[in-house]
Amino acid sequence: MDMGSKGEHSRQRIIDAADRLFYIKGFNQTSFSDIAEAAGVARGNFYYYFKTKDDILQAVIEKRAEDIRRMLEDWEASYPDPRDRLRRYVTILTKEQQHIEKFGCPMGTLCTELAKLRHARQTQAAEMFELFRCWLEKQFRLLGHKDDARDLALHLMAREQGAAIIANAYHDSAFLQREADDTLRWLDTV
Amino acid sequence: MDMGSKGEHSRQRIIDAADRLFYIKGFNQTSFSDIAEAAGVARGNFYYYFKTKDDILQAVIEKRAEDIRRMLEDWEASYPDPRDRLRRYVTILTKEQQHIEKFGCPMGTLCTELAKLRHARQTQAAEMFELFRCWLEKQFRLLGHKDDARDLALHLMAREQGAAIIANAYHDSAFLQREADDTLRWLDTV
DNA sequence: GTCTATATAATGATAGAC
DNA sequence: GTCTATCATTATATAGAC
Repeated sequence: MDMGSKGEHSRQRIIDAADRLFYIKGFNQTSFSDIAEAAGVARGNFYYYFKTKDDILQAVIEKRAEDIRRMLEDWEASYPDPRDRLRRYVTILTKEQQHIEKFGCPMGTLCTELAKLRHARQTQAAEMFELFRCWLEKQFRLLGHKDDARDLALHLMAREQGAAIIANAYHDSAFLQREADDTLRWLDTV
Repeated sequence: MDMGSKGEHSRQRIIDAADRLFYIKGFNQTSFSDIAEAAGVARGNFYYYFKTKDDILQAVIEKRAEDIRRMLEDWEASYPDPRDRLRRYVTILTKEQQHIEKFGCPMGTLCTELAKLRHARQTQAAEMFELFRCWLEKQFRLLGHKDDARDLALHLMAREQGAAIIANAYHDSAFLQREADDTLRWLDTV
C-alpha cells in the first residue's frame, strides 16, 4: 500500500531504464552502471532492488509481457472485427518504423541474444512471442480457421520478424512499409 | 607463395574459430581467449595476426562473404533453371535446420548484434545480405520479372530471416520446415 | 533506502624474451 | 612466428556507513 514511496519509484525507474537500454544496446552490452545512470540511481543502491543481472532481466521480461497483454486487450476493445485486429498487429511495423530500423524488434532481438548466451531466461523471453501467438491464433479462429489457425499465427509473426531483420540490416524503413502493405494484402486473401 | 607455412595456418585457424564462435556465442560474447583456445594459439600470439577485435571481425565477415560467393557460383553451375536456383536458396532452411534452431541465421544475428553495438563494420556485414539480394534478383529477372525483381528478392530474404527468428526463439525446427514448404509454394506462384 | 568505497574477475591490448 | 607476463579498464557484485 506504499506505492507512492520513493522506493517503488526507484525500482520502476530501474526497470524502465533497463527495458529501454536492453532494446537499444542489447542485454549483455548494458552494464549496471548504464542502467543506474539512466535511472538516476547510485550504482551501489542498485543491489537493494536487484541482486543479480538475471533478476533485472526477469523483471524487464515481465514488464514487457505485461505491456503486451495490456496492448492486446486495448486492441480487442478497440476493434470488434477480428480482421481489423490482425491488421492492427501488422501496423506495428508502420508505427514503430523508426525504432525497428535502428534496433530491430524488441522481442526478436532479445530472444536471439539470449539464445546465443544460452541464458536461463530464454524460455521466459519466448513467452512474449506466445502472448502474440495465442492472441493472433484466436483471431484467425474467429475468422473460421480451425486446423491452421496456429500455423497462420506463427507465419504472420515470422513475416513481421523477417521484415524487422532486413529493415534493421539495411536501415531501410521504406522496405518495412512495403512489407507491411504486402502482409495486409496477404491477410485479405486468408 | 608461402601458403603452407605455419603462420598462414595459424591465421586461418583463428579466422575459422572466430567465425564459428561469433555464430554460436555472438561477437561481443566471444573473447580473445575463447578464440585463441579454440584455434590452439597462445593469447599473446594472437596480436601478431590481428591487432584489434575489429580486425578479426572484418576478417570473419570477408571470409563469410567469400563463402557465400563460392556457394552462389556452385548453385548457378548446378542448377540451369533460375527457379531451381531460388528453390535451392529456400532449402537452406532445411539443410541448416539444426544450427538455425540453436543459433539463428549467421548473417541475420550478426547484423542484429552489430546494429545494437553501433559497430563500424555494420555496413560491411549487411553486404553479405547484398550478395544474396543481387543473386536472387538476377534469378527473378531471368524468370521475366523486371520492376519487382528487387522487391521479390528482399521479400524472399525477409521470409527466411523471419522463419529463422521464430524457429530459434521456439527451438522448433518443424516450424522451419513448414515455412520452407510454404515459401516453395509461394515461389511457384511468382 | 541511499550512498561511497571496494573486492574480484574478466576483458581488450602491450612489451619483450626466445 | 611463438610464447609468458603484464597493464589498464571495465564488469559484476559486496560491505558497511549514514
